[in-house]
Amino acid sequence: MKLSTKGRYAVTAMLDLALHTHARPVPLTEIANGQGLSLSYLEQLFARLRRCGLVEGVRGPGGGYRLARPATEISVADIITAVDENVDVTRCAGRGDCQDGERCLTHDLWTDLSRQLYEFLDSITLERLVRRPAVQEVAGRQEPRSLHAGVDAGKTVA
Amino acid sequence: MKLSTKGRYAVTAMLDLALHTHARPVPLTEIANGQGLSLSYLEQLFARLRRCGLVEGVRGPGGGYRLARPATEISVADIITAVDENVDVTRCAGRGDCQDGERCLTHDLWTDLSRQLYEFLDSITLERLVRRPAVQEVAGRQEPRSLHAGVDAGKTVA
DNA sequence: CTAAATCCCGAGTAATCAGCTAGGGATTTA
DNA sequence: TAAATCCCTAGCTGATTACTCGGGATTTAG
Repeated sequence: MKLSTKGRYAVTAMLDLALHTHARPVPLTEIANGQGLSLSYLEQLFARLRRCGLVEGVRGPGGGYRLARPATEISVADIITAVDENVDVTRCAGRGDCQDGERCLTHDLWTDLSRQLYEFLDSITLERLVRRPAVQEVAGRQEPRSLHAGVDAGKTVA
Repeated sequence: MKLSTKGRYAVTAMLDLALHTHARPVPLTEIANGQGLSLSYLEQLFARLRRCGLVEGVRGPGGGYRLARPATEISVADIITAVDENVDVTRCAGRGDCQDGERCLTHDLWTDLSRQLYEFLDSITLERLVRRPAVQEVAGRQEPRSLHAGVDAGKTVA
């Protein structure tokens, strides 16, 4: 388990997709503009997300990306492990021979700690993120500027 | 909040100290051997731990490092933030002007997510780690080989 | 008092990685 | 058939990680 900006970009992008599930697929150029990222870099992130079965691409004009599963079945942990290929956290690559052929202090401790961390992030689904007030507010503000104006927005903030 | 091998080394080293609180200070050479790290690299980690008030150094022969506070008052989050100076997770450095002068989707979402993560790691104290069965077991096995043989060891495992 | 053990400090270095650029397809719609 | 999109591979740059080197400063032991 690893946390970096890469994972954050991916989570934000996936959230973007989740906010537009009822509309047409979202093209990467749109997300790239929104996040201030290069198209090609985003493509690389989405290539991994696609290989992990989190999104599906639709080619040709009017195409873009869609969530491959309902937002209730995609967790933040899913997304992060998809893009930040998890470096094995133990020095001995899980063999347990880190210290003179025995397990070192790090071994059990850290694998366990990162398991707990994973479970925590796995308990947060995209759907839960979408329902957060802060997200609703920003999404509402963005909607008028975006190409999907009027689809679904406006009444969420109150 | 950032998670890397650096933080893991620091946590393990601090755990090492916590296991020897009743004995004399622990010299870095010992920890370096145990973890297979270079002395100088460990020194750099401990310089930060010291600046953050987590450990105190004792100079001269017979010297080494000690916890500066009881193990009940040092959390994993304390240690990690001490060595992995927290890169600001938001693109806009907390100013909130990431997207056209407004807050982007990432902003509130990620600061909040990393706050929760911090709280989780902050809830785990060194003392709690010391009491873990896996740690007790490894510590018991290491004790006879260490320089502190007989000081305090042997009775901890049961 | 001196030598050794330790902490302390700063500079530099090789490898890796994050984030990005470049350049090319393949596929689909208009 | 042309444009919009996804798809793929190969590199490039600057930062970071993990580490080395070379020097102190301070304290205890003999």
